[in-house]
Amino acid sequence: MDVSHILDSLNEEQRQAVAAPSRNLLVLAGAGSGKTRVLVHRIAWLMEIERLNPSSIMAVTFTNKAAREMRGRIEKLLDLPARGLWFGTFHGIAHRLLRSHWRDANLPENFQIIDSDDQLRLIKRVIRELNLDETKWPPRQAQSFINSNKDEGVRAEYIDDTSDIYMRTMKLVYKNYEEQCQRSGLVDFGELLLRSHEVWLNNPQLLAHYQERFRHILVDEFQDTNTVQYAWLRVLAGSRVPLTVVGDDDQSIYGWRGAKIENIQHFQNDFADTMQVKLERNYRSTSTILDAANGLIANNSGRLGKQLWTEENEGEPIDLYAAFNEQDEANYVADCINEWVKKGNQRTDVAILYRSNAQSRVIEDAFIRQQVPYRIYGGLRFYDRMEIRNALAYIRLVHYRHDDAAIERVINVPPRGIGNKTVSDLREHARLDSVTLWQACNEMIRLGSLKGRAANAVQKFIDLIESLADGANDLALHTLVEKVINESALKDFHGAEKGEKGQARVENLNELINATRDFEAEDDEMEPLAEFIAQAALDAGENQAEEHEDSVQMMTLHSAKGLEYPLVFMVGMEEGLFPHSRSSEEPGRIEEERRLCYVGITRAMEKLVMTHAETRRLYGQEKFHAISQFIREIPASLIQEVRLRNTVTRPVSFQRSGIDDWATGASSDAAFQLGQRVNHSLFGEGVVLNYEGQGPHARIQVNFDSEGSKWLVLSYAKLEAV
DNA sequence: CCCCTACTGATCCAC
DNA sequence: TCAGTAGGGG
Repeated sequence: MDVSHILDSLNEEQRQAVAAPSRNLLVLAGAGSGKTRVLVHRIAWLMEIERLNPSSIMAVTFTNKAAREMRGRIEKLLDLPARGLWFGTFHGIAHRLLRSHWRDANLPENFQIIDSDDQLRLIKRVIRELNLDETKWPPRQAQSFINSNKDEGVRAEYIDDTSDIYMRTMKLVYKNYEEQCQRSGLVDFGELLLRSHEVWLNNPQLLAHYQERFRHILVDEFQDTNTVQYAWLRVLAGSRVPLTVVGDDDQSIYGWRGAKIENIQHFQNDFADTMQVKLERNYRSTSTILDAANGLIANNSGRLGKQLWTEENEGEPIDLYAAFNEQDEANYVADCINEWVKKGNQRTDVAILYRSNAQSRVIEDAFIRQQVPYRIYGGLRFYDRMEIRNALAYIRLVHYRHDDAAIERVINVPPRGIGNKTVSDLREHARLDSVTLWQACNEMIRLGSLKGRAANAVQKFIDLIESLADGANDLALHTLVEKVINESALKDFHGAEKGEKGQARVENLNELINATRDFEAEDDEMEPLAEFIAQAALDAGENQAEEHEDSVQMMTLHSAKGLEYPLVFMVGMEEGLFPHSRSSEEPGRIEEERRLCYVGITRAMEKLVMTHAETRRLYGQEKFHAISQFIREIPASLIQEVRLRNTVTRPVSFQRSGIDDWATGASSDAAFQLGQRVNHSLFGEGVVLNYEGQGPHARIQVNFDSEGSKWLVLSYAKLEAV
């Protein structure tokens, strides 16, 4: 067997991973070390050398995008369609399983997936039905309670509610929500995983069937798996299906979303006979950038341990710019980019990374002023748009009348005279009779328990849905969707919104019709309509618009994971911003922030620029921020401090110590400490809240007992310590 | 039902 | 500060 096409283009470590014996394998893949390539070649190896049937290989990713990309690359490598391979996200695969075994899963045959928006509506409804005060028990909080418990594999019945009113209430909401979902055949994201896991646990023969079938399972981004996903894999793999997991503990940045870094840390203990391969050679960045990343991440504890290296040369030092404030910071970035473009470079090769979305505004302003074209990653994705979600709700109802989440959404959209009162009557009826809202609509009309106008309106709604559904099976998908959008009057409704908005919404609705026209059904066991609906729920679509102009890419550090850019700016490198103030509580959170910083640094290929602002307006208040501790953790020799006109290189530690002292209020020329009581000849006594600036321009904020808070120029204020 | 005002609260986000 | 939303009045 000729293996050259699989192994030739790989380095020694990659080859080891790809050609490892077919047993448990942990690949620790550093940033830019060719992770996807190893995964793709390993699959090819298993198929061609180990002679595994494609349908006996399962490859799991976290995003649909990653799954699509990998599938494409395999097809390219093998030069044939990867038919039969079980390829997809955890949720997609779980959905597929539940669909095949809906009876074992105790679900209706056409159960529907709800997203977090639908989920929130349902939870709101449950809270209202329980007569709980929504202000005391915010639905969002209940939602995250439910989801994090599902992520941990904990059902309502197992929640310990002894003594605590909070736990008691949350458990009650969780339990009622579960019942509500079960009654209307709705399954949320967490439920997909939890339920399919339970199906295996409860059906040994079914589990055995899959263990028989799968000869190898591969998992990407293993450091991002949560408790249920890990348990799911463990059950499925048992002791007979070998697992290849690929990941990087240093890039685990989703702990807040339930990911457990321990999963990758303990993998070798939990899965017998695991071989480990480290991919440490980096093909992306200069050695300066890698040394910075290595130096930073060395401050974390409990690492599996990796040291990135490259054969590339040093490249340029890392620039550090201390901006006066956030506007100055933004202008500096804009200037740098204009400079970069003037040298003949592309703007698409530049990324601005920030910790939180709110930071983008000031930068956008500067870019607009300086005419730097930019694009923001993230934001509303296609299937998250209101008009699209409304249209989908109608489509869902055409397919499955008992989808309560869909009815809740569109029963009065566009407005048709079914007011709050009527809807709550319907809910009440549904609750008392343990039926779905659709059944409640029909029953209440039949029983005549709705009065004239309301009865009419509800009847019209029922008729509308039925007429949309009439003959739906004979229509091409896009024809049906077009019909739904027109006859539900959604197009007119959204088109009537004022400003550009209406027009944009109509365009999006048309785009939805186009999307269904292009939609290719893949699963022949499923109606195309059902498949389209499931796909829309599980894949929110690309979150970026078309690529027109040559523009700078702006995004959060989180969404930068997996991407690379020749020139990278990391802005807002300040304590409180990054690391974020909310993560200083537990030590584990600060390590995750550090990993996030590591992810940011390793996005840069040629040049990295870090900036911080000495003062920044945050939540309406001008605040002083100390420079981020992460800057200090990068070897000083790699950093070059920059001033706008003249570039000076000087010891970083020197400059920084001054700033650090200033931040804590311990600087020698600042005679006052934060929190100290002072006296002013005019305003009386007060407490020092904040400082800004240095030297003769330094200002001080004092909260006076009688006058409230004021900013004073320190050198004029003549303050006395009390 | 719609618009205006008052109030709240504020990382990161795939499925 | 400002964006998003809940509730009241028209």
